[in-house]
Amino acid sequence: MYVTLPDAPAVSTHAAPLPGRLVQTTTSSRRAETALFRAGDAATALYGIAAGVVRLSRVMENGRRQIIAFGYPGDVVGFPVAGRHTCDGDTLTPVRLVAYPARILDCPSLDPDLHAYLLDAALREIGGMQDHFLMLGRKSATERVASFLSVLARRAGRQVDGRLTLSLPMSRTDIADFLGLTTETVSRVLTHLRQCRVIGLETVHTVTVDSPDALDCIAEGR
Amino acid sequence: MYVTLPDAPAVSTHAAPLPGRLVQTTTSSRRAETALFRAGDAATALYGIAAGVVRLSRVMENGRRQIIAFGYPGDVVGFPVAGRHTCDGDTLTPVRLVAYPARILDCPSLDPDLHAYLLDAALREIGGMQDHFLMLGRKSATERVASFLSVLARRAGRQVDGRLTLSLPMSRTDIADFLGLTTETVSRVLTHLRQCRVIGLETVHTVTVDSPDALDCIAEGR
DNA sequence: GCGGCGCGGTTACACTCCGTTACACGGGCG
DNA sequence: CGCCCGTGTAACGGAGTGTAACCGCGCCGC
Repeated sequence: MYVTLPDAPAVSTHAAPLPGRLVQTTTSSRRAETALFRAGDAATALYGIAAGVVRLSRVMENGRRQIIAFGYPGDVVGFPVAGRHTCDGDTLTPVRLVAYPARILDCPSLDPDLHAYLLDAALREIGGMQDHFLMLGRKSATERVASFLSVLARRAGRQVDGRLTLSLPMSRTDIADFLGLTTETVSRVLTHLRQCRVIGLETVHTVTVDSPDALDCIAEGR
Repeated sequence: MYVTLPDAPAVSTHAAPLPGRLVQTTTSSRRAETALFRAGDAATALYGIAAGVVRLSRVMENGRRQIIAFGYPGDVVGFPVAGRHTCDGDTLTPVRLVAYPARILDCPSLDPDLHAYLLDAALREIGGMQDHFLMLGRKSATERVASFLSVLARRAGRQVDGRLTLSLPMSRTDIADFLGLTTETVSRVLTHLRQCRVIGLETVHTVTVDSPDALDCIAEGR
């Protein structure tokens, strides 16, 4: 079985969209990965992310894996279909989550505002997935990596020493499985972007975006 | 501008999930394609499909196109984000639609049951898109075409003369843009599947599934 | 504290699958 | 009747993969 969140109550179960209660999934820096739910599980709750990063993924019988999305603060993850989770959810960093009981989905009268909030979150999820479709279906390896970095920069970029800096809590394998590539290709493209002075690789998990405009151009295939 | 549905009132605007009012988009057999909405449009309504097939697609600035989904009866299409459509919607066949005013999304109190129904439809959409992700990211050309036919067979297959028969209202280009392939590859794979006696090609737009089990095996990469 | 080990990441190279290009065919509409 | 669009077939080339070797870093045991 997978680890439940320690320090009960693990997750705040509350109606207000945000904020929730602090949940420290793992204090150790290494392997902060913790399972939130598995595909096929009966869904008891869905989770608003207040802090941290969550990975949503699916695996085929033959082991091939596709990462559906990386959940960042403001996202809601764990939407069930017919009461069951359709993908795996794992934390990549320590997180703060707000758990919404799944039954709210069926009973809007319990909390109409929350219901509308969740619907809105679902619609935003659908919109984001559509971009991901274009990426997987119609973009080259370089364009995919550039798109990934560009979106992440907008979403979670920070100015450090006057440079747009990006933390990549996920492994190269995670990135590859998100983009429909292999780790080797991800590596190659990253080094290529570095050689072109578009990005800088501070550490394995830290990237600086030195030329955001160029990155966007590459991402859009221009 | 794109064609609005003829024979006003074009679409039934009603609360009840289904059924709606008959809408004949085009009577001529050729080019039954009619635009429902375009990406970026302010969303006035979303549409439940009672009959017919709707194509949802997005195009990049450089012209590359990705088909997000084919909407079949029971689906709801046109979910907006921030009040705007995020993809193009076109009918591929004459359709019967139920139009739900977009403002219902923001005001659950107007019709709580409908609100819950739309949320549920959105969740099913998310679930379906996840399968599509696996297809685009992690399946070979053959597996993609097989998956496509397998899903369609389950969804819209009919028994004709004791054979599982499938109508393909979309063009080869549409299929290619849905699967992230080219028309040539789609053609190649279809003829290959025919040579393997897995499917039969009655007409260009009619396929028989002669060996459903084999099709599923190919689709799952086994 | 130090050295060995193992894992994740990077690099190099040959191959393969699929996109590109080109052409042939057929049916519908003008 | 001829044009044109959609489709099918074939040959070729290239982007990305698979395989394998190498590297660097953190962890563990000694």
